[in-house]
Amino acid sequence: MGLETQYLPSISVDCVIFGFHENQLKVLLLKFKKSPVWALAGGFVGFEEDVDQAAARILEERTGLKDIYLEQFYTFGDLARNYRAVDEHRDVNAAMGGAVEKLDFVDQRFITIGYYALVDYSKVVVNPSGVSDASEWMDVSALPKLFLDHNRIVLKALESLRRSLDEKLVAFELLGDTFTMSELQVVYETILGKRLVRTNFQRKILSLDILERIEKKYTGGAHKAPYLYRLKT
Amino acid sequence: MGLETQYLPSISVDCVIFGFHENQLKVLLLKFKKSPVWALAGGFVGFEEDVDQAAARILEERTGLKDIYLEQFYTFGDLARNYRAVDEHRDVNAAMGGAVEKLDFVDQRFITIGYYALVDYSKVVVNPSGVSDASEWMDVSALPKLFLDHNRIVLKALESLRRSLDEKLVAFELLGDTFTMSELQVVYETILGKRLVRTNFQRKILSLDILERIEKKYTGGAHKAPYLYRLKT
DNA sequence: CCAAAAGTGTTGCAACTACACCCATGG
DNA sequence: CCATGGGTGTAGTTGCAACACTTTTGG
Repeated sequence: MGLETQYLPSISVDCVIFGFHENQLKVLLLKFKKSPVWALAGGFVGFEEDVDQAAARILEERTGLKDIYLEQFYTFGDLARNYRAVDEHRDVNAAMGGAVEKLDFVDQRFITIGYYALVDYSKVVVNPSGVSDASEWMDVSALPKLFLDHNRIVLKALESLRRSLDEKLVAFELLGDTFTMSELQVVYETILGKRLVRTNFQRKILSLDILERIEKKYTGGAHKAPYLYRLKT
Repeated sequence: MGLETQYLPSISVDCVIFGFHENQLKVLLLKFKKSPVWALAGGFVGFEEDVDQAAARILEERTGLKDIYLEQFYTFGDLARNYRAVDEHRDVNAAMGGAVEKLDFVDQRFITIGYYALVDYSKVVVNPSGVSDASEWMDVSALPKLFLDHNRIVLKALESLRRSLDEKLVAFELLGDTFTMSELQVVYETILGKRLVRTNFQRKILSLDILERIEKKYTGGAHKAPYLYRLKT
């Protein structure tokens, strides 16, 4: 069965999957089969599927995670953004065609709806799925040239994330169930792109009254162990 | 020639056209032929057309205005939003079918990309075009039940507008070239939904250093005439 | 003891709120 | 004169930034 019988034509969904690891904000990227180009986790919208559902499904297919924080941030509809326009077209088409019968589903102009996801890096077990043969977490500030206009999509996602950082208290989604205060601070600093004063940051976060301090402390290295926090129930 | 040969399938664009008149924030609505239902100015995306271009074209077709402030704010992709799902389906299909040969272009599920436009109410000369036979400015706070999920779309547009009111200094787009300070204040108050203190508002706006006071004063009614302002060049 | 972690106190700045008050002007 | 428009002054508040200082604790 070809893609054109399952999915809406001309519309795709791309997920910018953010994770946090080793004090760096990462994006999960996939590589198409037989192509050197990295791309965002993308997919199509089923005929009987909400767009939000489609985004969640695509995310689950790639990361194995359910119930993830997902937010639609922009829809990219430039005429230029079609698979024919790029050098890699033949590779992509071949990769997708390898998995399905119809070759020309992707051979058209696409409008893509951008979502960003915030995931707990440590919980992700990457599943390359049918159209890609590799996946990798890359530092947001050091991305290679990505497929099509995916670099621009990442930038726009980061902008949206930055704007809603305080408003929606979204940083916690990037951390595990428990975390230290300085881990949280580094997340804020990385997304905002600037240093914050520790004492003021702690005061501000604690004054929100949404965190609970766990009795068990982090048993890392030498010296005093930091406290662990978790979101209040 | 049917719509399906000119436009991308399954995708539409809806414009929430805001105007300001008699101290009220208005939305321009259209009525489909042979139907009692009011709807947003909508249209489709040409095969060789950016989505932004399509939105600008649709806006021009309905208002006759070019170079208008337009901003994409959200894409609505719920499965439920299809023309079949509503009582008015037959009317709409008939209205659209009246203008074109193919009847079943609109007989499918649509994903719509929402834009809002800010226009100078006084400059709009409404052009009902082929699919609608009436148009009307309606007060945002007193809309009837609109076509499909258009009420929700208006609400979401208003939210976005509210958020970017200070950030992007967007209120001026709703006024003519010249305006009084209290007119501007009423625009702010209406969009934000709350009263503002006159003196503080004036100080804030003037301190932005983007307004120029015109020598000619407004020659309206009795008492002292208010000054007119315009955006600095 | 030392170094890292956690927390308190304080000072100053900037922005905003809410008013009181004054000046200008057209009729 | 008075009603409306336009503007200044100021006191209180809040949030934030910067920094000094204390306390806790694991090795």
